[in-house]
Amino acid sequence: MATTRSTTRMEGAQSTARAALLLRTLATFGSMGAPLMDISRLTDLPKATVHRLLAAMVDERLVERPAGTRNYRLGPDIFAFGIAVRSCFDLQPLAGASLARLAEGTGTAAYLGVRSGYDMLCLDKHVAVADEAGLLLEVNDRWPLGIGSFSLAVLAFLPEPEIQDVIGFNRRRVRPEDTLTFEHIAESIVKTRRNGYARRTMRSYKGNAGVAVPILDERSYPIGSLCAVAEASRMKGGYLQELVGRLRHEAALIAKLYESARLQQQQEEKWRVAVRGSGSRHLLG
Amino acid sequence: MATTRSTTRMEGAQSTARAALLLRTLATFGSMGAPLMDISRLTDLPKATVHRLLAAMVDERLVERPAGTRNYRLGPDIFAFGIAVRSCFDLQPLAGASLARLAEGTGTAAYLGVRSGYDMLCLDKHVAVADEAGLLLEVNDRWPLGIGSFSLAVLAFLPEPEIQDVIGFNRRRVRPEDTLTFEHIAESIVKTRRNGYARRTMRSYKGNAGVAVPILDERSYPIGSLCAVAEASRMKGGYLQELVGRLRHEAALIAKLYESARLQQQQEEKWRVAVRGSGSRHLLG
DNA sequence: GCCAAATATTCCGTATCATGGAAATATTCT
DNA sequence: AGAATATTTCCATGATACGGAATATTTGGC
Repeated sequence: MATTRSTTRMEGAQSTARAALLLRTLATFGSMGAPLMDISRLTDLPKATVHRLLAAMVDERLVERPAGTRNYRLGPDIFAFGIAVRSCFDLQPLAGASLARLAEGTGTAAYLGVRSGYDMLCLDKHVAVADEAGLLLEVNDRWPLGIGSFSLAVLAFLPEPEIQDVIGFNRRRVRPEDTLTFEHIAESIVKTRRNGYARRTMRSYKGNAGVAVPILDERSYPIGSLCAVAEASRMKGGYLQELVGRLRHEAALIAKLYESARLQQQQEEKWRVAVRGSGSRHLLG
Repeated sequence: MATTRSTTRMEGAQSTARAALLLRTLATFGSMGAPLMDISRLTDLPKATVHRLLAAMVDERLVERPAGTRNYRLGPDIFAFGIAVRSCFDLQPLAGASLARLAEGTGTAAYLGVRSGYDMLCLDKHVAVADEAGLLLEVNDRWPLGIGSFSLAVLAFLPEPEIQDVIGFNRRRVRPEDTLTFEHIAESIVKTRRNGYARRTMRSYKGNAGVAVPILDERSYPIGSLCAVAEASRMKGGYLQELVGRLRHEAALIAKLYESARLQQQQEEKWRVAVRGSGSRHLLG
């Protein structure tokens, strides 16, 4: 067992798939990390296997054990690798203007979120509402995909098998009182897909409501979402339509910027690099 | 052959070590990525093996193939994972004040760099010199470890086996005209270690010179460096001492901030997470 | 401070899974 | 168009990951 490898396929790469599963799981615990046991349970992999793999990854600095704990968390090299390609993936610098336009133009709080493994991560916000106290979402908050309109806008537009993977993982992860969210998740997803936007009342928080649209890359894969939060009472009719329209507009704009950031860049390296044994064609830059 | 696995050990984890080696290699090519062949040559792994591993990693979204190319580069999930732990690894927000103090206080250009695999990456700068034209280093520049004082300050303080790994990798990577840098690398390292700072004239650039000190974590592992650049003619005697003193001071300060950022954080998750099957102790937050 | 429960780590015989040489395609260069 | 180079597929082989069970360590209750 543990045969159900919740991740895609396994042609010639069981251990790679498992390593990736572990990384994804660790990402879920952010800077806190998690003990072996939890990881083992969450991934359905035997303790011994998890231990062996994580130990190897610690050697490679892909994973580290925070001092004073016996936890595991993503390590320095993972962060360093991320930095190496941030110019093609970081939405934050591309979305600043959009957030400001959105919030100021509609009197809402506007948020930028990106997918991070099984979670949605809030990267940036621009607040233009009277009562900040009722706002739940903060920069750097991490939410399981499936909880909140913010993350629903991403979840609903993932490919079906990936949705199942995410739901399967998160349903085991959240507290009992939140599992009920997953009872109706299927219909929420259908509805979100049909509407093209996600809408849900922020649970139990001063009657605010949020609308969110996905940011889709060139292959229609959802990489993040834009969300606007306002008083639930206002969130209907023409105002709602207006909001959704603007969200879509800005999301498309961000997507366009993103796309061009990802094109083969004339990477201006000052120290040109060559790979021994090949011709001059390999002189980069 | 290919037995020389340039990475650490291999107890029960050959494929993990190889996967990590591939990630490190890809990081080296940044957002441009690299074709299979170069990766194969650089890592000394057979084409077929590299292909199989990379294909698996593409499935896991750890690696992607930029549209219109047949290259491989680090993928979206690597970036997402990095974000998940940026609060414990990102030096940039911790170093801003130091850079400003350094540059303004000494009339230099001050730089913050972090190690990213086999490279040094410039994360931030603060310029307080008259003639900006002579400055070579830019934010987001990527330099092979071993070239430039900036990166020497990190390289020299790595553990010996890792130094060998890095040098072995980079010596094959750089262009012929730069390999001579590696002829004398051993003595440069010794000298840097003895002095506690790295000093080299920026090659052929308007007579500027740089001094750099490492930023060491709690285990004396070099995670980045602080560098100050000024006219080569000034870079001696009392002024040099003054510079080095300030660099050290700020580096220690940043290290302290870094250390506290990495302590087990009371991660304030709004959506508490539980792992099924374990007691209440596992309710995080 | 001691004991019991929970968790982490090590061991090691087994068979599964990664391996990589060689052949078949696809692409690029002239 | 043909040659040269790079990428992808195939598959027989054995090296490598596997994971159950034993051992060691930590934690928490009292």
